[in-house]
Amino acid sequence: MLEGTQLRADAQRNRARILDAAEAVFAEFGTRASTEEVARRAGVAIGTVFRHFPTKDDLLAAIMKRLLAQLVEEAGKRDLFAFFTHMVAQAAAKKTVVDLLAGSGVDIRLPDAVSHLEEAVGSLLEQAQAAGAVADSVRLPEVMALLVSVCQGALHGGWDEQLQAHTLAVIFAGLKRD
Amino acid sequence: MLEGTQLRADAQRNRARILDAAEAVFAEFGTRASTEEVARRAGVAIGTVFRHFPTKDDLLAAIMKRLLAQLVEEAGKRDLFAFFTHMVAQAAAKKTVVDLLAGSGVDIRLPDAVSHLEEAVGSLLEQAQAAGAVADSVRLPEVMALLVSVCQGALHGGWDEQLQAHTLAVIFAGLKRD
Amino acid sequence: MLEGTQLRADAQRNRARILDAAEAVFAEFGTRASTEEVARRAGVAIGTVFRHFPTKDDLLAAIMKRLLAQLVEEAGKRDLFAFFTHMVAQAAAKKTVVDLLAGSGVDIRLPDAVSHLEEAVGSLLEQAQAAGAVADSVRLPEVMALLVSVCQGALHGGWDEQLQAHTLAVIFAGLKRD
Amino acid sequence: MLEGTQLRADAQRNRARILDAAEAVFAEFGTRASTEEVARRAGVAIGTVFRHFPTKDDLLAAIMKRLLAQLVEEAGKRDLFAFFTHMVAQAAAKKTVVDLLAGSGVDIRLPDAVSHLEEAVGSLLEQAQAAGAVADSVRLPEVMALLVSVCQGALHGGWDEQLQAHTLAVIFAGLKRD
DNA sequence: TATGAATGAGGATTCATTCAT
DNA sequence: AATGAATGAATCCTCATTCAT
Repeated sequence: MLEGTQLRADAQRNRARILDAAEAVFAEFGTRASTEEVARRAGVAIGTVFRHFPTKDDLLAAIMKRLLAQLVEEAGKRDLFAFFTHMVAQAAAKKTVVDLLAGSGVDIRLPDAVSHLEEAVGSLLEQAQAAGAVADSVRLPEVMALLVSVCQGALHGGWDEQLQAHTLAVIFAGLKRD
Repeated sequence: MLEGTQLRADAQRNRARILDAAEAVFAEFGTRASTEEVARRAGVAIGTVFRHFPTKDDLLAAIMKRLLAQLVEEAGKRDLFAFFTHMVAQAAAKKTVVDLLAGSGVDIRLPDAVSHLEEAVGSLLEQAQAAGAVADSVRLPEVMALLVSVCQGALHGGWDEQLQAHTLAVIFAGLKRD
Repeated sequence: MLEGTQLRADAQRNRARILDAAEAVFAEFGTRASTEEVARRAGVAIGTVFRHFPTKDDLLAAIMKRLLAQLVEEAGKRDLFAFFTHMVAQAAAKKTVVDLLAGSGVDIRLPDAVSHLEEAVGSLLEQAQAAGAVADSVRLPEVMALLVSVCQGALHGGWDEQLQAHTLAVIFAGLKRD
Repeated sequence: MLEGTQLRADAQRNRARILDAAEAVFAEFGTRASTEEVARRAGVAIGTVFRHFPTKDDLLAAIMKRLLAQLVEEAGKRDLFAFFTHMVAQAAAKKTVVDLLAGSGVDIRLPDAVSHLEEAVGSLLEQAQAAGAVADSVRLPEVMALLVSVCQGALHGGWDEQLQAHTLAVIFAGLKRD
């Protein structure tokens, strides 16, 4: 039993290292980066990666899930505008989520994790509307759409701080009254 | 000379068929789709694709250039808001441009074609501001950023007509006064 | 008839241009250079090259034949030692012959042209032996073998003038008495 | 650790089989032979060849290095004349080295391995000169040049034993006094 | 469970050769 | 006879995935 527990702990540690490595590698090189590169960065053998994540898509889904959970957590600490700003600022660091949220290429479905994020953003939206900071006519779907859009834009466009501020200013103004 | 023209016409037709096929294939499967698939769809042998476009990137650049030219032309027929709406509506059809405009993955530089589009959008912005339809504080860079962002969002998010309308409504409101 | 003659003259001119181009191209890039490159250098279309020389090997054989004929002619103007020196000095310029004489890669048989060269060298050998400049025990096959060997060496080794002189000095000494 | 060694042993065996196959294939068909053919002959999948030798040039370089090492070893067991004779006799078997030593086509640099061979031949030359078997005026560069030349000649010319003997006789005579 | 070697399908690209004009 | 576009087999190389150890 001790040995089993030991192994399980090792396995858990490996799983985490692989996820960390994958997040870094895919953020740096995109999802086209090879699984070997992830293994290399994680310091494990390629077989270990595939033991934990039977396919590359499984690995991507796992990253996605973890990142979404982080986002949900971060959403809890901010108001809608701050969360928007935060996500855009983090876009590059979270490249993989943004890409996958956006649906590009790989076919990954994480309805639960995504709906958690939607719920979190939904709460922020309600709060903002209750406070009169966002027009009542604004609905969650378009907020999500704007969030994802602007993250993608920021991510791929390589915006500087000023451009980011000006772009968000337009969106924020639009949210306040439309 | 007639004969020469004839031959050239055949080649032109093939070039166009390849571009059409590539546009469709890359729109459907992303830029990772194989050149073989493009050849298959165009009904030509793989060598023919490479005769016209020596590398896959050349093919992508050619699609891009053609689509950008179309966009510039279409920009000439609309006001800023209509052009925004039009681009978003066309996003899926123009997937490849949007992706490449966004800079994802492949390394393609078309400064001229892109700056033509920027100029066209710049004109629309000036007109809109002259007409008082857009706040004077809004500058071209953020308009481009919003345009690309929202196209990407629409493209990858698979928005329906309503979502598209609502999302644009927020942006348009933001452009009017911020 | 005039027209036929005209055409034939054109064709002859093209044939010569192709041979010249091929000689230059293959000398510069080796026999792996593409037939298109030859056509380009000759200023004709690829089809014209294949009309004159149905396969690439035919083209190589033709070059070979022409170069061998030149060598035979040059042999007539020199004694054995001078011819040796001349061939070695020309090795780079005649890369293709040397390569093909040596049999590398492509499968080309030109028994006639080669035997003409052998005959010419045979004459030089006889003269040299008659003059007492070469030992009587030396036979033609080894002279040819040495000639080809040393040309290949010079060609691929990129010998400078000094190395060339020293290397030939050893061979010449060996020919004088063995 | 035992298990690790075992696996490594398997890989080593495959590496050796690939090198053997490559040596045979390139000797038979020249360096233009395909990597697939090497894989076939080695009885491994193509990916295995590329896992061991990331590019075809790496494979050629590896063969080269191994053959040069063998030659250096063999040089240690003979005098200059015997080594010359041995190399020429082995030329066909060592086709690839000879070709690559000669610099034909592929761009491979093995300065170390080549200079080891030069050193070995240099030693043989010194011994031969000390014993009065070779004229003092002869220097290493021309000996190397002659060696490579005559190997190429033998290799590509398909010399029989007699021709080989006669040709070497001329060179040996030239080395003795010039 | 971890390792990492092996697999082999797939992808970009080249080039000798054919053929419609 | 010349043109040059089209063909498609062949080549090098990559990478997700499997499996023996």
